[in-house]
Amino acid sequence: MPETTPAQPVPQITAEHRELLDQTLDKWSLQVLDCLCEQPLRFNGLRRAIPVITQKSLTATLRRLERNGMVDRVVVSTRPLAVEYRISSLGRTLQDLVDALLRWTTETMPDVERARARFDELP
Amino acid sequence: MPETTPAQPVPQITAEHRELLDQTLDKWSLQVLDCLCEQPLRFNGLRRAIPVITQKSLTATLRRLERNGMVDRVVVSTRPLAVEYRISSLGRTLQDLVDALLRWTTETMPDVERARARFDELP
DNA sequence: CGGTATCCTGCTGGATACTG
DNA sequence: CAGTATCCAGCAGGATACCG
Repeated sequence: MPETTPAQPVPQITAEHRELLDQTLDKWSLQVLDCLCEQPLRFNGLRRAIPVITQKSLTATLRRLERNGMVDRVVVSTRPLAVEYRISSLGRTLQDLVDALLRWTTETMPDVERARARFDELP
Repeated sequence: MPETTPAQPVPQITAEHRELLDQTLDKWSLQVLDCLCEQPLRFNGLRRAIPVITQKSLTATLRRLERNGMVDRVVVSTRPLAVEYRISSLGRTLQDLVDALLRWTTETMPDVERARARFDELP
């Protein structure tokens, strides 16, 4: 069926929802959430788990996730201080989705590579 | 349970998988896929459906999605030409995931807003 | 209609240094 | 240990103009 309906007002993703997705599924957030779903970790524990992330990006990512209620930041006032990050119950609601997403990439990657090869060798 | 295991090599998301997610779930791709899942659309049809997107971004998005095999580009050689974009079978495998993602944002948005309000009014 | 081409800017994210 | 502060480069994406 070709395009018939003219300018049908397609249900827009609102800026708000888009922003939440951006702050949740971006490069670092996804990996941080993935790590924290397995176990609580401290700042440098996370750095070790995701070696390529910079301090600045990790801080920013954790702040955003904390602000959105996805992770809890637990401060233990010892000397020196210990700060533990744990996935929140809200963050847990994402786990299945994230897993499904990662499974999807793994499963479709071969098809994607074939599609790319075909596309790239065109005139 | 506090952090016990030391530097456990957390299963990294590979750069390849990360790239695919970036090229699939980014701002514009998600909306384009969402539109095309409902019906095939032509270039300017898509522009009308997503009025805030620029020509350049739409072109780039469609090229990437096409290259990854997510959408099919069908050229009808009339004068002037018509080019129709349709979701591919590979792209269809994303539909449930995208829907689930959008449902998740809708469902959790209230909690997120409460979390943000709490976070923002801290000392 | 369905795009390229070009220029330009704002913002992300890296490197580096310092602190409670 | 767990960050903050600053500077800076690269590039994604917008505005604009033009083409088959």
